[in-house]
Amino acid sequence: MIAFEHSLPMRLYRLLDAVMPAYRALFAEHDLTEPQWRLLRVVWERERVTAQDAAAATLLSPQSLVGIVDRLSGKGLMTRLRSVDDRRVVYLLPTAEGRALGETVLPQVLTIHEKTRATLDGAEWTVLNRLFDKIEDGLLEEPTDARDKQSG
Amino acid sequence: MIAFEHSLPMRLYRLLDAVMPAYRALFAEHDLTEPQWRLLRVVWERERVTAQDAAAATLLSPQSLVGIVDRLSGKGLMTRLRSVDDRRVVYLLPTAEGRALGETVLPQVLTIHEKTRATLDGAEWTVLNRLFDKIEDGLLEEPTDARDKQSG
DNA sequence: GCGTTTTAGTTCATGTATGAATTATTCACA
DNA sequence: TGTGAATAATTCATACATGAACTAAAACGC
Repeated sequence: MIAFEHSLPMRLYRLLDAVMPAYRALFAEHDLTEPQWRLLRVVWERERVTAQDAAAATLLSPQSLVGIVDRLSGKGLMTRLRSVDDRRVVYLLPTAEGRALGETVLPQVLTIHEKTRATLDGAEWTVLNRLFDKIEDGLLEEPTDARDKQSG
Repeated sequence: MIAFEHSLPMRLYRLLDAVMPAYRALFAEHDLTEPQWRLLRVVWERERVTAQDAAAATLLSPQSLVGIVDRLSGKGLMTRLRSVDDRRVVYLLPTAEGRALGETVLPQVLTIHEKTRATLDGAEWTVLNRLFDKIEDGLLEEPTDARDKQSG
């Protein structure tokens, strides 16, 4: 039997607790939360994404995205633009201020990435990523109800 | 530069998104959330824990614990007991109903653990855990003052 | 002994997360 | 050519996460 503390979920949460505070402290300096940064980054880098694509890229649910977009646009960092081709679709666009903030924060984020990265060598990161992929693939393979995957 | 999607936080979130739904579906059948289960399990297995120890064991913050205990005790699954030795301390105790629920749910949780476990072999889990430890240790070594590289 | 500092738990304000339901479009096709 | 199914975004209700502040009790310093 797997001890509670050593189950994969608990291990992942513990690792997140070790990794995330550094990011959160940085974002707080810029009056951002971590999900807000994730969204701002995607919108800033891609210049023109639909809400749906942004949700997928950030791993944020569409419901969460609504509030996050509200707050970011409230701060003047991004705007919504309703598509004219398909009026169901909403595009998210960075403002000049949003772009400026992205440019300011990104280097600091990369610094934290680097510190994290330095905890393992390249081969170890490769192994880690491969194991992650393997777990994800393994879990996808057995949902009992037949779901056909779309090509991609 | 590390691509956004390949940063450690995003990889961890993606893995959690793959792993957790199975647990959440199970807990929902028993009218529990995942944090509620974490707490119930710890309280049930240890029989007599302080709120503080429970928070540490579940990785839940003390603030979150308050509400979770409120809701679990509202459902009759556990109770608070103020210590007489040290009246600051609160013990968390399972009710008979809480114990019964623990006994019901645990085997099903272990089934999900096993499915997850089956995605990697034993050696791979060992490697994974070692890499997790290494990242955590590496991050702990420099939190305060970057100038003093020798302490640790 | 008594003020100061710690400590355990809690409250507060704000911001997600999640599942279910809704709204407004667009699409599929009989 | 309508009409029901599908889709994109949103709303709603509830629960948790986080940082800051607060309360009560205990330990500490002198």
